[in-house]
Amino acid sequence: MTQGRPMRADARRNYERLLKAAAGAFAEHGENASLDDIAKRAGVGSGTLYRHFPTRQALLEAAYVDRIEAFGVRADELAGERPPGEALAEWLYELAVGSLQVRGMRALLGSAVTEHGGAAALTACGTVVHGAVTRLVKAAQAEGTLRGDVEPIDVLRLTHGVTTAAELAGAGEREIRRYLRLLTEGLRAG
Amino acid sequence: MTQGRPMRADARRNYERLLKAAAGAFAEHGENASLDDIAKRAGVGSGTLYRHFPTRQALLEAAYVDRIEAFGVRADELAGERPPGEALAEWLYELAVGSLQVRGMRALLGSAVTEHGGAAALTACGTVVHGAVTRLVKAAQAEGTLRGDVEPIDVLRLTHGVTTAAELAGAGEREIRRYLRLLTEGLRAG
DNA sequence: TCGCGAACCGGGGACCCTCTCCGCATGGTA
DNA sequence: TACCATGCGGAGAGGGTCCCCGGTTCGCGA
Repeated sequence: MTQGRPMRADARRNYERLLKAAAGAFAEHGENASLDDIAKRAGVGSGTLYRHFPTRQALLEAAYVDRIEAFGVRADELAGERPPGEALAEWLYELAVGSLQVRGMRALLGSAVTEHGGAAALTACGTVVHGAVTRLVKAAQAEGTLRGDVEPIDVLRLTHGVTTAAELAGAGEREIRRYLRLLTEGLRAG
Repeated sequence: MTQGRPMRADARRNYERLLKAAAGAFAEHGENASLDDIAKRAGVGSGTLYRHFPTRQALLEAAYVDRIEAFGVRADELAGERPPGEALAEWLYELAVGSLQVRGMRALLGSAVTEHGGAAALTACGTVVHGAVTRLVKAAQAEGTLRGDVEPIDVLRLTHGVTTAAELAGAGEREIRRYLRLLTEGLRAG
């Protein structure tokens, strides 16, 4: 990716500052925090912000990349200590809770599982999350606790959808858990 | 509601024009169509628009109220010609497809099932849809095809969530059908 | 250590959107 | 016909996004 040349020292400094400012602003005002404001907080001009991060998405992703990677790690942790079906369920739950608690992250995850006109233009964060869910899903399917006719990305999208539903309900973690259980067990009686 | 006095002739004319212009603009540009542009299309000043419709939501709702009411009617039609479980499933499917095809309607339905700080500040459209789904859900539960521990609004929210998921998938009607089936049957194997 | 070109910075400005305000035009009534 | 409450319209304030370009700074090579 960013080979070419190893970024000039001032450029890197500003980059770091922007990330820190962005994380603060997004946490405080949600995904629609003012970008100009973020630039001001970081003590740089708005031009500098837009050079480093061409779109809001790009900045959002860069600001949360460490959290996203933590989810990747967490997936393997869970896979090591629980049976596959449970590991998947718990991971999805934690992902959903995280999506709601950390403002702006839900939008990020949403964009990570979006079909961009067919081209698999997966963002970096999309790659991590998609990798993690794929491992968990395959294991659960091999174990026989998860139906075989779903793709990992389906599971991710449906979880995102359920999170949306929970948010509409003015959600707490209890609502998320309930909706995820409904998704797992199905709405049908019996 | 709007008793007080029977709206002056010019006011009513502008109101109608705004509705027509709004329907066109929302269909064309999605729920974020420019309000100023809508006012221009309608040949009125922006002040007039904001007087009749204080918020974007209000305009969106007014523009789609007839479609929403059609869903209410459709619910009773389906209830008359199919067993309750099927009627509910088909209605949800049509609702989801409508949400995707008519741009802006998904946002509207979302807001219709949102918990507004506990106060049941249901919009007019929310009332219609909520009434329809309640009738269908109760019938299906009485029949025994729908699990008893879900509220009608849960079904609505989850459908909205699934629609969101389908949209992320670059959805067609096939994807919606698939995701709704997954929701009905559950992700668990068996 | 020094000089130089490339890389980067900053903030002003163009453009778009929302929403309000108030002088003015107009419809409905006596 | 004449009056005045009611509704109209569009300019403007405020806030946001994003680009552009003159000026500055870095760090490589000598």
